[in-house]
Amino acid sequence: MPNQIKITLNNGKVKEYEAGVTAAAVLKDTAADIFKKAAAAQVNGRYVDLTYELNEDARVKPVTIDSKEGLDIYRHSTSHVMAQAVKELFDGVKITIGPFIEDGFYYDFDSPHTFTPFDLEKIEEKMADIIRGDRPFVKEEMSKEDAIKFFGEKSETYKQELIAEIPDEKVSIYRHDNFADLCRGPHLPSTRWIKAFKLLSIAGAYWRGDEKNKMLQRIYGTAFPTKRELDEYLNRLEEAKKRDHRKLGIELDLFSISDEIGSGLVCWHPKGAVVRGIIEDFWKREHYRHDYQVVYTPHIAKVDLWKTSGHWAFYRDNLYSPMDVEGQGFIVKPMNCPFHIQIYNSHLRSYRELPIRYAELGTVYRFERSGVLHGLLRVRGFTQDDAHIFCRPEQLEEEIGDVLNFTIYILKSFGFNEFDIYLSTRPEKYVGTLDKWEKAENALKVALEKSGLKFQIDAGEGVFYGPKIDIKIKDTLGRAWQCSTIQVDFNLPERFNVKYRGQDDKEHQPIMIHRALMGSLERFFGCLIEHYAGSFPLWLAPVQVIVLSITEKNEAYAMKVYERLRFEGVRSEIDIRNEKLGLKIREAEMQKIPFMLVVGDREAENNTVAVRTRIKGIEGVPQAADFKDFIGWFKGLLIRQSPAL
RNA sequence: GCCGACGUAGCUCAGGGGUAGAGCAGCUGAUUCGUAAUCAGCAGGUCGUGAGUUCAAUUCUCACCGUCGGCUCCA
Repeated sequence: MPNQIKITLNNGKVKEYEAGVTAAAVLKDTAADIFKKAAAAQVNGRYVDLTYELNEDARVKPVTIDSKEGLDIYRHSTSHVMAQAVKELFDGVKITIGPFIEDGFYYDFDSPHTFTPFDLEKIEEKMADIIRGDRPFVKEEMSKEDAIKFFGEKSETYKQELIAEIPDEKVSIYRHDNFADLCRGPHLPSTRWIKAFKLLSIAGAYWRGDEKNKMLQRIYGTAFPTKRELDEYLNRLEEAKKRDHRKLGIELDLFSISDEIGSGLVCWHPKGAVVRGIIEDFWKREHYRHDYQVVYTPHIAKVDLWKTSGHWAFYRDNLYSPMDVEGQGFIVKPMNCPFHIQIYNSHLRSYRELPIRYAELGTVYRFERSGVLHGLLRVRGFTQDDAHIFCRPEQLEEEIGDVLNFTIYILKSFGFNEFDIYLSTRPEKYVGTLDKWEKAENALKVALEKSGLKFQIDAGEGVFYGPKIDIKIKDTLGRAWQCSTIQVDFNLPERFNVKYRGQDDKEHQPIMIHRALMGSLERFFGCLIEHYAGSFPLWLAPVQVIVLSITEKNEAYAMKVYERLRFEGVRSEIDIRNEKLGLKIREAEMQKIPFMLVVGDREAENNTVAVRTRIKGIEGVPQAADFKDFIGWFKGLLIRQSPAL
């Protein structure tokens, strides 16, 4: 006689079933509509296949493909199908790992055949076949030895390696059709459930991410519950490409990086330079307000300085080679800190002076491997909005809190409201005492908690000289770039013998904080371009207003308007070419200029301008305004739209 | 640095062992125009660099440089 078991459903109700009932049956019975979207089930909090058999009382929840977890399972199953297709199409392929990722999945293969984009189409066709075949995914448990033997017969050496490292006695294997893969699961009930997928790209990837290992071939793909969602995603990728800062940088004539100068070295064109100038002015003003002192330091220094700082030993790979100056080696600077320390050390400091905050827009040069360079986001020469704070230990927490608030204020001023914050703690190799680390980590944590911001702890990811807070901004393709960083440093004060005279008339060592709010101006600008898709807000726009004449007859009046605008400090351009108005407007729109002032006979006669605006939703834009009124209105708007003046 | 793709006019791209193609931009001319492309003509290239194969290479091969997508790295 079969046992009855009590199943607690998602809605809290309890229902009895015969033991051995599958999760699928329960869900079908109790929530047929939701069951259609179920990818798997959750039994007592554990993710399981829908075919999972329930043998005792349990709580059962559906995992639908529109949930994060359901979609992950869905994509993971798609990656298995891809692996099968690849194995069937190409000989000698060894499978390795194929997980889901944020927007899709990948699978890494060790294959004698080099995959081409054309192969992706063939693989997609094969996958479609497999999916049509409606092959069920079947889970099988076996002992580790059996599994190693099983994969040994298939020459799947990577799988054998993985199994050997699993601590459990038993491992699970998922089969569908003639394909089998080591996998924890769960998976979709069958291949037929996969409705829309696309293979996206091929890339190299080291086995287990270690560059000492063999380079495998990775195929990236994505899958969605419906064709419509897949198309939407592909469209999003297309849209993202349009706001790529490298593309906009050319189109809007903001910056360039040329082969002749060298990779990773940026030229700021006039329009990019305008934006940079505004950022720098804003930065200086805010640093003055926050009680920092701005300094300037040289671009090169003796190798000995970098030996003292430790950079020579620790970051040799990222430093440019020394140049000989009268028999002494000098290198171009990779950082600003030793200079700021020299300024601090230029005379004896009293505890009364602390905290001392030196800030500098310091241009540094670091050697980056060619493969990592990326537009403005990863370069070899860049200007940090750097600062070093020297404080007494008891001031640390307050200083960190202030820096954190300052950072958030600056980022928000530029329209960034979403970022990822990480607190990185003590790594295996470190300098300084445990006590110091604990206090510093605690200071960072308390500051973060007080700020109310969400953050993650990256255990062991701190720099050897101290814990840090990193703030990352995402680019259009979802890649996160670290901009802001706040780092505590126990190392440099020691190495440079940084001291202050305490109230007790004894020498003490200050704690040093490195911080960059925007990180580097180059990277920040790149993120800014993408964030605004090139349509900068009024206060940052390289050109705020363009005057468009209708015919050559209006040239004189147009010039008068233009000259007045410039005199009033409005960043302006004029287009008096012998072209039609439609063309001039089109080009001004493409240049993303916020305001267009059209002037023809009517305007010239009455001293007015016809206002056309790129920015939608601005209140009270005068349509045909008396020119002087427009300037007044414009200036008012600019002030209202600029961060805290 | 590693894997792969790519490199043709200022930009976006087509082409292909036998004297190099388009659109846009540029220049000249016509047009004098009211809210996202007026028309015509002209000019523009060592086909990334270097070597090799060939009667002949921009095309095929190799190396290097660079860009892109990843990996690795990232003070």
